[in-house]
Order: sequence, then C-alpha cells, then structure tokens
Amino acid sequence: MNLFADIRALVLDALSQMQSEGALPEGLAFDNVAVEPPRDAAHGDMATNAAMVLAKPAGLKPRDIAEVLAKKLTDDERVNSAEVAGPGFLNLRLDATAWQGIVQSILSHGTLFGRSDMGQGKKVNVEYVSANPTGPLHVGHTRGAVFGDALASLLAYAGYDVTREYYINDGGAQVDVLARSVYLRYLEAFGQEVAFEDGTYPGDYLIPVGQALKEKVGDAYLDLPEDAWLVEIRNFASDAMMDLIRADLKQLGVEMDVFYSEKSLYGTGRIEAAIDTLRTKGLIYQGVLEPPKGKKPEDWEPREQTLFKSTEHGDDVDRPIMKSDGSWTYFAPDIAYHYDKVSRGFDELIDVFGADHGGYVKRMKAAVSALSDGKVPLDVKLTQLVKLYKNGEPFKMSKRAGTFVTLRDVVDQVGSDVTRFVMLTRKNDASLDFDFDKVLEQSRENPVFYVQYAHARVMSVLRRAADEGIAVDDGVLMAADLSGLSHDAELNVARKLSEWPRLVEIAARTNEPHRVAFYLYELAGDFHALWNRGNDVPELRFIQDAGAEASQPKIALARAVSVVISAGLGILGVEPAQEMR
RNA sequence: GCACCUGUAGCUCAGCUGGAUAGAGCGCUGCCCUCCGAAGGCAGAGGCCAGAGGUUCGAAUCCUCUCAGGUGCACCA
Repeated sequence: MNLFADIRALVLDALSQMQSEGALPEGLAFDNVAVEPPRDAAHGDMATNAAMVLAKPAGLKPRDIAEVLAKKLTDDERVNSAEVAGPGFLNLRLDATAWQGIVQSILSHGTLFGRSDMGQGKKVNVEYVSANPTGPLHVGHTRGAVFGDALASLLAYAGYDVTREYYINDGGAQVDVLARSVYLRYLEAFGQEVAFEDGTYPGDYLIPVGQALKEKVGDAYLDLPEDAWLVEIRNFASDAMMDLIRADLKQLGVEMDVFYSEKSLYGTGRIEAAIDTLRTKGLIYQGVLEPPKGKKPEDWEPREQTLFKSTEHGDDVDRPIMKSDGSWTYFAPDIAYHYDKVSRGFDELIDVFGADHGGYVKRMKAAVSALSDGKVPLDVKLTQLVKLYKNGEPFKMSKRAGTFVTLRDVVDQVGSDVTRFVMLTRKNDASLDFDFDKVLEQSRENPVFYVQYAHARVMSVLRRAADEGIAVDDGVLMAADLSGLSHDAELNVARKLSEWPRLVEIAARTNEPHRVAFYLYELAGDFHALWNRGNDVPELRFIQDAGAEASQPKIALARAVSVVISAGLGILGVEPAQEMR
C-alpha cells in the first residue's frame, strides 16, 4: 500500500543481492537507506541515498555502488529508469502502471488507504485539555483540545492502540476557591448582596450553578461557616464545571475515553504508594533547596522539605513533593497519576500542555523515567499561545476583566470544522494567529476553504457524471481500465497521493498532526491545478465527451483525491464538504 | 541568573528522524473563462535560512557560543 516502502524493500533486496555477489561487503547496516520523493520533480519520481550512505562503511565510491544498484533496480517492471546523479543519488522513474495502481489501491481501500501498522498495536495514552474544573474552556484550551484530539486520531490511524484521557485537577486549592465563588452565587440566589473579592471567580457562568445549588439544598447552607459546606459545595461545583467542560468539548467534537480525577488519588494510599516506589529507588530525601538564582522571591527562607531527586533523571534541580507543613505539593498527585498510567500498561505516554507549563516538562519526564525504570517514554507536547484578531486588529483577553474568549465563543462564530483545521495549520510549538474574519474567507488564502473546495469539486464531478449516465460507484471505478491515466499532469496528482501513507508515518513518528493539514493543502493545490489544465487541454477533463469508458479512469483519479482528503480530514476531525455555498 | 520554545522572501509560515539549484500563500508585475464551478489556474521578480565557529562526502536541519523575541522559574495548581 505504501509505494515508498515497497520500493525501499526493492532497494534493500537489491543491496543484499549485491552482498551475496560480492559487490558489497557483508555486515552493512541499511537503516539509513531512504527512498524519498526528490525535492525537484525533474529528478524523477523517487530517489535513494543508498550509495552515499553505504560508500564509507563499504569502502567504495558512491557512484560505483550506484551504477551496480541501478542495473538491478531496472530489472523490476515498476522501475523504468534509474540514473545516477549528483554526489551519488539514484533517481528512479516509475512506470505509469505504478501510479495507476495507487489510484486503484485507494479506491479499494477507501479511507483505510494510508493506515499504517507502524504502531504495532502499542498502547499509547494521550492526555490533553486537562483544564482545571473552575470554568469554561477558553481559546488556549481549544488549541490543546484540537491538537491532542488530532494527534490521538493520527496515532490510531498509524496503528497504535490509543486512549484519550483528561486529568481533572479537582484536588487542589483552586477548587476551594471555586466552592467559595459558588457559595457567593448561592447567597446571591437568595437575594443577598455579595462582593467578589480577589481570589474568587467572578464569572457569570457560576450564576446558574448557585441557582442550581439553591434548588438542590434549599437554605441549608445559609449562615453556616465555611467548614460546614466546603466539601459538599466543592464536589457539587466541580461536577457542574465538568458538565460544562464536557459540553464544550462535545461542541468541538472531542470525546475522551477516560476522565481521571485527581481527587480519587487522595485518601486511598495511591500517592503514598507512588512516592514509596521512588523511595525504594533511593530518590526521596529530606533537604533544603537553594534559593532560585537571579531574582529571589522577597519572602524566601530556607525550609526543609521532602524532595524528589529528579536531577538523577535529567531535571535541573530536585523538586519538592511535600511542603514544610507535611502536606503534598501539587507535584505529588501528578507523580501518582503518571504512576497509575504506567501501571495500566501503556507503552508510551503523551502529555499535551499549554506553553505556560513548559517549566514542568523536565520534572514530569524525570518522574516517569524513574517510575518506569526508563521503560516508558513520555513525550510532552506544548501548545503555544493563540493570538486573536478581528479584521487584522488584535484583541486582548483579560481574565481579570472577565473578557476572556471561550471555546464556545469561537465555535459559535466560525464552527467546529474551521476552528479545528485552522488550529492545526501551525506546528504546536509556534504561536498561532487566529483571525475571526480571515478564517471564514473563501479564497486560497484560507486553507480550510481551499481543501474543502477541492473535495467539493470532486463531489460535483461525481454528481455531474451520474447525471450523464456514467457509472461512478467505487466498485466500477476500481475495475476500470486505468491505462488512460497517462498524462503527466494526472500522474502528478497520483504521485502526490502515493505520498499519503508515508506522510502518515512521518507525522505519527514526530507526533505532529499539523503535517496532515499541510499535506492536504498541497494535495488540493495539485488537484486544482489539474482541474484548470482541463480548460486548455480537453483530454484532461474528468468528464469526457467520448463517454463512460473514457471518463471513468479520470473520474477514478478525482475520486481517489477525495478519498485521501476525507481520510486526512477525518484525522483532523473535520467533515469534508459535499458542496460549497 | 537558569531552563524551554521561537528566529527561513516585504508579510504569514512549510521544509520529510542531515541530501541535489531552500518552498507555498499574501502583496507586487503580466497572463488564462464561447471550455466539467475563475470561490480557480499559469508565469515572473523577491533569500547571507538571525550571526559566528564546529562535525562530514553533504547542514536551514546535528553540536558549541553570541544576539533578538516569547514563556516559566522554593513552601501555588
């Protein structure tokens, strides 16, 4: 299914033949032998660096190796020519039947074309969003949600067994603040005047929560001291916030497999168990940390704390897990949580954090490395800031003024599909400009539109062809004689299609779903170009005057484009457009 | 002061676990609709890949240092 992998196998086969014939020494490592699309199309369809990579260990000249290899490769019917170029590249030109085969393969596999088994069913846990249950999701969370979700889908497509997980921070001080804020709204529901002091959440979204609390418990909590209601209201409020967050996620089409509560770690001995595991490895000790260099906090004073020797696993300084008063720091339950993930048998962990948690990466990696004896890799992906614009003018969000832009604001205005696609048109570690007006623009400037337009054009061709009595079911197209697909402009699109399985693997290996979005944009571009060639060159039109037999191979190619676009958009969580309006 | 991220065309950004003459969009210049949707396409101009060293057949990509911007830095999550 992956033509690049097939040709690479062919190359490796030829190389080992050369070994048995004595043209190459035994014991060479072929790991670095690559078969890739050349940067310049004039160089051919595929290029391999085999001769250059092997020249040194083999003690031979690259061009000499390439000459012999070239002869062997051209024996294969798929390879029309193999020429040595530059410092020792071997440029391959493939027979048109190879590209026609790609189209056929796409039609027979559907959106499963491009699925890879590179994950080998390994269990991967992708944790994302994990916003505190203290309010609705805002734009920053939205990017994390979209990124994490697309990454999870991508990995699943690449053959991993993926679990999507949300860690609910419902155990710390911030949910106490939430409880107090809800209590104020509760009092307000009884007509009392209340003041939202510093350290409480003034947002309107808590008004209905206060109201609901009143309906549930009546006046039971009126005139009572905090310790009489804190625990109950905390639970009530964080449940309400999680309902809100779940609704937000649903609006964006994000569905989690697991919601994991921090609270569930307390009082169950699980934090203690995780810390004990570290202790038996000799990584827990009592000590006093150095003050931070440079700007020293005003009230700094040396304190003895329980510390985790994270420096042994790559961190810069050891980290406190217990405060001087004996209570856990926030790091302790996080360690326990990751210990739990390791214990659940995941082969690989991925955490998606906002960029403001960048300082947290090393200690988390250190913890997982220590807990799993280095066996379970943790990759932390940080999503950078989203800068909002309207008509090219930036507008500020301010949490204090209560004017922060929520996920709901964004999705209501531009829709889930546009939100998702746009947020994936930048790699995660670069900041993203999001202009409410530009993302809705219908032009090449807008990648969402451009890709959707390509898909809609194919759908339009299929509808039109059907109107003219041409059979266009995938079964028919698949069986069609594709030898009519021979023009370079057509094969060019097929070449792009052939890169899809390879791209999936690259994107999955690097945990970078944005590559899918960029690929789709390129594929759409190649398709639009072909479409327009039909203006000048009638043979390149999809619907041929000569009738069904002449049209079907062309339509098969168009259909293949739509299949791959669908598959790609599926990974991004975007619905392909049937028509533009 | 330290850590992490970023620096590629006038602007916004891609760049394939090191490959050939560094790519796209916008903007600019000039073209293409009696022709499946021109909401598109074609062509041109535009680059010291922040800078300096190093590694090697080969560097935008890896290493070191410098500069600039962003983020975060004990007993908050």
